[in-house]
Amino acid sequence: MTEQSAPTTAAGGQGSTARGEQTRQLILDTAMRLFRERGYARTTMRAVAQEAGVAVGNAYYYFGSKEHLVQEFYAGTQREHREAAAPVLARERDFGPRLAGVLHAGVDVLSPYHAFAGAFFKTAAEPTSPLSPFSAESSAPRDMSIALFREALTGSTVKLDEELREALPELLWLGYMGVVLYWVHDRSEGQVKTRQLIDGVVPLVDRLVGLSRLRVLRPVTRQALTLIHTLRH
Amino acid sequence: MTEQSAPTTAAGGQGSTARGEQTRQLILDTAMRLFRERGYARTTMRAVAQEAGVAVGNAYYYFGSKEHLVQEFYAGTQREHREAAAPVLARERDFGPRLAGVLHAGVDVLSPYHAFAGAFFKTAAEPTSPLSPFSAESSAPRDMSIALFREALTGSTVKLDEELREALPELLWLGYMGVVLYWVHDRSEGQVKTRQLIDGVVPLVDRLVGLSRLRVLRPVTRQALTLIHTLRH
DNA sequence: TCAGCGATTTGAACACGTTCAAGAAGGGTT
DNA sequence: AACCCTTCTTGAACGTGTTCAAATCGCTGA
Repeated sequence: MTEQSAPTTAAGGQGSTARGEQTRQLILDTAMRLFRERGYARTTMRAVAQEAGVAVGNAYYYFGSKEHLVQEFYAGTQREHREAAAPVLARERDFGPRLAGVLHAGVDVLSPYHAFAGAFFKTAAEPTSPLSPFSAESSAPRDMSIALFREALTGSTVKLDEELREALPELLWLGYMGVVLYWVHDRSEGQVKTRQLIDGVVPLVDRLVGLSRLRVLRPVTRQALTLIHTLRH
Repeated sequence: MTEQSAPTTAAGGQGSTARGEQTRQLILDTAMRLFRERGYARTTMRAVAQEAGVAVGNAYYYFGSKEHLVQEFYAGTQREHREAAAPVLARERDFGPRLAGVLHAGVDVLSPYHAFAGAFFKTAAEPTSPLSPFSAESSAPRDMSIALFREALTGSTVKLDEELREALPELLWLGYMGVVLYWVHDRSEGQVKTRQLIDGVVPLVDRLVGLSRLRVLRPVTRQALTLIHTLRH
């Protein structure tokens, strides 16, 4: 019994013991499979429980809500994204290809879930939800993702303003969120459009980053960086 | 809600007769009041019906779902936005102030609903939903909104490339969506941050639009416009 | 006046997410 | 073994959005 504490949010067991961990994985795998097969809305918690061979309440012992299952998915793709991007980051040295590689890797990883990704993004947009990629609770996976873009930048040969170098990773991540938003709405065959978006936008960004050191653009760059700094605090 | 939901019939009566129209308005007003007072999630359809003095099913006769009530709100703010922006557009001639005026007007109109705006944006992000601002069903209000930004541009004295002039309104609208997204997540007192964002970003945009005709930037501009054109079809 | 007919209204019923009090299972301590 | 305490599991019950067959309303033409 959880007579005390048990704050509304805190999902039950952390899964430290082997017993619990196993059940947790079973439920999660079942849910993911059903999400892929039937989509998010048509997958009921009762169905997940039944297919996993447990009681409904048991699913809620491990996952605070149906949406928490989605967050788990979010965290999972995070890891996969990192792995999928590794080869390109090891091979390429130019900023453009590195950035394109990371972006394409992100879409690659998400691909199998395009059908129900809408539900994913739905929770993502909710500001009060801890599942939002902007929320404090999501800072861990978000920081991991931002680190990926930082690596794409710092591992490259590109030259740029020190202050811009510092702010850029987060901006790139934000752009990535934009790409994902486009991808979610992308109805084209195999989401080719999103690929075109990436291939078209990367050279632009690359070019602009290079140009940012030009005398004409220097003030604009500074102004933008100041704004970002203002908004951050 | 994502994949299916079998729209059986579109939302019921169009409200052509006086009898129906009256009930429809009553339900809508009641819902809006409760949304403001209690927020979206805590406003049940039963409560709306009860406060309006009708049966639950009656509300569903006029509005296909709870979310359709939100769309009604969306359409309403559209009109208000237009009105709120009118004075500035009549007064100012410079592009910067005109754009700032439109953006501030948008936030002004939305202000009273900040508390439950999250729910609004939640449906907005759902790609399969007809309520999404990107969906075909929402094209009417979207086009109205884009027209507002077009007016901010064409009514100004700014000089720019013809092709850019054509594409810019939609881009500005997209930027406005970004501002709204920021606003939704804005936890600062009275959403001051959003105001700072607008006041900071407008001069930047203004500056960049002016710069876009420079020889160094011409190729970048062209490249960007080509990309947009590619993605549109 | 009144039968007919579409528009409107009703509220019980359904499906789903979620909660919770009651237990069962383990594992350690004596 | 007996006991206790934490972890885990159960399923009935609750509140909510939504549906639908039936009832009612209000007008039109005979």
